Amino acid sequence: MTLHLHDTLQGKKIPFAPLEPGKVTMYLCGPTVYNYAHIGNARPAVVFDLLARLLRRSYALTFARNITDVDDKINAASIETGKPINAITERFIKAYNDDMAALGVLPPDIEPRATEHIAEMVAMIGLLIESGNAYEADGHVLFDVATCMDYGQLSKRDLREMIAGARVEVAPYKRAAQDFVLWKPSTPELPGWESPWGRGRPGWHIECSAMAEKHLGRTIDIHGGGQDLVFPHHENELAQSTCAHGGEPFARYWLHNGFLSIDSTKMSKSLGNVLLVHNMIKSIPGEVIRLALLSAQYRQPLDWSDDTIAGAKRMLDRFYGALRGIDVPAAARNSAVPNAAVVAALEDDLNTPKAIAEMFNIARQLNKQTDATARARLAAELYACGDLTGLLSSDPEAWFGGAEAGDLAADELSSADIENLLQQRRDARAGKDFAAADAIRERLTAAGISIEDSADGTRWRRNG
RNA sequence: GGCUAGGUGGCAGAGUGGUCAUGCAGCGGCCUGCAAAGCCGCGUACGUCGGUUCGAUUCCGUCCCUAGCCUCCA
Repeated sequence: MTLHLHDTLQGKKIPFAPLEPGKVTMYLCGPTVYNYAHIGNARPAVVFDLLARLLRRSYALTFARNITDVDDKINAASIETGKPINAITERFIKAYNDDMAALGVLPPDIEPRATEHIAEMVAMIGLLIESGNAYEADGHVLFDVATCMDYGQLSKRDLREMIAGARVEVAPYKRAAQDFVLWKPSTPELPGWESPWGRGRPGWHIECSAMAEKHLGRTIDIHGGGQDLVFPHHENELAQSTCAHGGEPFARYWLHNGFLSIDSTKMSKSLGNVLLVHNMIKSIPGEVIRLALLSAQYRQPLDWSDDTIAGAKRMLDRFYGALRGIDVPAAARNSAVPNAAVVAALEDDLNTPKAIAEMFNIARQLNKQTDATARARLAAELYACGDLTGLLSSDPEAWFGGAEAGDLAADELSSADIENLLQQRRDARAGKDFAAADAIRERLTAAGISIEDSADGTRWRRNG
């Protein structure tokens, strides 16, 4: 099975082959840094991190994920809070990277910032004016959509219908309603850069086009983002880059992840249901969030609820339960390769539910297997699948041990307390005093500790 | 209204023209002092109405419903 990906432009799943053999370039639209990332922002980060991990198995990947650090939302946040713009952007860039790291997202190869690519944007805008695809008007530079014959191809939109259906008041300097801004003037208090069209700042779409070209070349292999970016952001990027490059293809595969809803409703500030990763990771293990995000195929809509989190937690309990108590030699772990069925599932347009199901098949074999060597081999294989998917990076004992001394709540038992009680229970059982043994177990249960007796002794886990 | 995705068992969620998804929950059994964990087994699931077919949840069409986009948005 070779890698197949669903391309938004063609509207179907197609075999993947890079432009240059052995090398892949991928660009993902990253965050606009004016606030903490919410769970919906995390989905593309996790999905494309998974794709990056998969691609690196077979290719030399160059993965760029940009940071939009010049934007009117950032300007608004600066005015609202009275803090300088770079204080806001620096703070949320760090928060974004910390939050994504907690979800097992590896850093991209390149993390270009818009403010460091103004010259490239100005140059590209200049080319578009020269080629007749853009015009200057009233301090603005606008992309002339009518000059782009294929406009609408990505979002499957008919230009005539867009014109007819224009619902927004058209700015007077625009030739046509659908024309979009490449450059706009800045008042003295707003961030701005000198340009042939006066002091101003770039439009959102041109940022990605310029950064993608600078770091990945005129034609990139994979361009990703959330489904809502298809129009207008990616449609506009496609138009700009293609026109600026004399018709050379911009992105060879367009990938878009589906939307995430919260309790079946759209996440929005007005509803007060925006879940920030920054807050979630205080009480939910990052792996749980990551697995929950991967529990549906990336193009499908995903409804997020407490059940989603609880379900992912139970799944990880099962994996770690199977791996618990198995000594996997470092050499075996390092040389293990992921299960072929898991890889095949991921290569089928990142079919993560199927891949996870295959990992459960390994876990079941592991639970059934009694031979220590075979168990170590299966465990190593499962860990390798975890490395590929960005899961199972914890030590199983630590996973079930949960919070330790430092962050124990007042009513929680420490590991030493638990071991002490278990020793008492062991003595009671040895003396056939099952009433006393059960009383200890009930006490532990009340404290959120469940215990498992086995031939090798008693192990315990923290619930919830 | 237009465009694009979907509608699968109690829940989540893959997949397929005619034997199995998987996980959680449930039921029965094994194991256990009893549990837990684990293992084995069980549930006539594929929105509607038609069509193609020996046979459709899977292909085609109708209709109904849902979501996203069409305006900042992952």
